[in-house]
Amino acid sequence: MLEFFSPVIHNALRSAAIITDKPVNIQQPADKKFGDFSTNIALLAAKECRRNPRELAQTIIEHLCFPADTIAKVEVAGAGFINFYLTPHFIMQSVEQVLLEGDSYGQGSIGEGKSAVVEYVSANPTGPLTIGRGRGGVLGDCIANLFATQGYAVTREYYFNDAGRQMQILGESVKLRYLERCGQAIDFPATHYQGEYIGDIAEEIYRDHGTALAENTELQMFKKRAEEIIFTSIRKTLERLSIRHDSFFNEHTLYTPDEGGLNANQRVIEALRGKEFITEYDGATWFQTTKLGQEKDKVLIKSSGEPSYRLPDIAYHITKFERNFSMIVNVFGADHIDEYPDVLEALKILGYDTGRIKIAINQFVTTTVDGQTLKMSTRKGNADLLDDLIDDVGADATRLFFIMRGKDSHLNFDVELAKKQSKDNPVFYLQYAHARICSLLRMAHQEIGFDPSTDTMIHLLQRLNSPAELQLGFALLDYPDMIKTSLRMLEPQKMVEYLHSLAEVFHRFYQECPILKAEPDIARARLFLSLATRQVLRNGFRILGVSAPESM
RNA sequence: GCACCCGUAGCUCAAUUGGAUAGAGCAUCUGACUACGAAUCAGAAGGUUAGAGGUUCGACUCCUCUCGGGUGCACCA
Repeated sequence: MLEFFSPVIHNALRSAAIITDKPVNIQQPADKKFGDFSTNIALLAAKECRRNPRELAQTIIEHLCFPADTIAKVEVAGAGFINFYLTPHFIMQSVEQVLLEGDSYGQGSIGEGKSAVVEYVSANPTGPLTIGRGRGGVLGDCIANLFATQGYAVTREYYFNDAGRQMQILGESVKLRYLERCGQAIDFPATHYQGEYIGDIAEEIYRDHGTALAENTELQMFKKRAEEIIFTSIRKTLERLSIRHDSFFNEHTLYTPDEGGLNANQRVIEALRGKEFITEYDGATWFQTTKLGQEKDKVLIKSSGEPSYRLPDIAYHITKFERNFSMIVNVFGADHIDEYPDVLEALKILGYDTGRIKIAINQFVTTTVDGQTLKMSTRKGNADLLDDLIDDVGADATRLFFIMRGKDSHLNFDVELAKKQSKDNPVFYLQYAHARICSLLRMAHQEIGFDPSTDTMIHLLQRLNSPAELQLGFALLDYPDMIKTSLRMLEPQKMVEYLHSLAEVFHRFYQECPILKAEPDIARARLFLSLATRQVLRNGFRILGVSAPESM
């Protein structure tokens, strides 16, 4: 709607000789009696114009010039708001637009010619995915979908490390279980991976090789096999939630030297040294964050000679700049909250435009079963598995529940609720609206021969003007704005809220307006309105990755 | 001790990022099926936005402090 109002208002400001650098905001008043849309430009500009806001608003109104039959009324209200009321014609024309654009309704072009990399999940292959990871995965997937709607070329990336100490321990854990399976007495350390899946992997190896590997002192084989099996299972779990990646970036590549004999990590050190942010003491190499006002320097290379995790992280982000992404989005859990400021600082020092980086951090998940809240814990491998949750409540509910709260809020996943088949369960409420429309259209085809694929009389929509119909039409018109808001905030939850209210408005319309029993033209008009609603529900569901059932 | 997130109706959460009378859903109460799906809808009730100051035309939102809950603070990732 900003595209519609902004030029008109700017023209009015110009012709009224009002000069301001304040942005023109278009907002939807909470209360409909303040109009369909409003702007606070007069309030913002009043001070620098040294004029009374209401009087300024009045002046602006006198210079407004809208296209014919779009705005029914404009008025000054409150302290100096300008409120706009749309005509029914405008609203119903927007509904026609929904039908004309179909699957592409809601798409925008601000990302045309730009690219975005969205990094999410990024779990190392040391064990099956936990519920907490699931939230970040779904969040990242939805954010990637949102970028795609605006024309961005999106790369969905998974960053992982299959070297390092954790993987070493994983290999040892598997080997020990294998030896145990071979009948040897073993001592399984508490520091090793306790989960049952370790035994399962050992069992698989035993099945293939019997006791032949018992004398083998090499860990490599166990590690490799464990990694393959675990990675396959991770991808299978993600696939169940329709989460797919285009690119798997192995941290390993940052350790291979280029023609100059240096690897990516070393190049970071040298570049930072050039900026005088590197120092050496206690046998280690440090990033001098004290120069940036922090309490302590941060280790980049440990005294053992190995890089700490921070260094490859910086090097990895540089590859994102080198790969020329116009937008760099990182999705991760609250446990990484201390990690990214240092990375950003380093990138800034090295001259990269960190404004292109956006961070989405999601808070943790607790599940409640029978009113009891259980805290998620990765430790014991006793529960908390994403797969178990999907088994329990299904993929649609899993996805929707993960994103139906703001990402900054701790998520309370009510397992009982997610399984419920009634209005209480937001998943069913949304999907029911869709199924109901499908059923209605089936019925319409049968009883009055309505066929949207051949019926071109969508201008009949202009016959509709009852409050329930206009309210529904207005909700449909709002959809493209909702996508933009959701994207700007990196918050798919906005979409969930929107779709919920759309379903609600549709049910009200359905309740109040007879469709098949109305006179023929009105019946068709209402069917078109229902069809448009179904289209928007579908488009929204696609972004959220939730299925749109024809019947339930 | 330091940093980040959160504190809003009995419960789970919103509030278009500084806008107008703080809104939904559960739960509670009252109504609507000889009906295109009642898996739904209409209505009632429910609040000192944790607390105290401050910034301004205007604060749930921004600043300071206090109190409570969560998370992270290694030469682990």
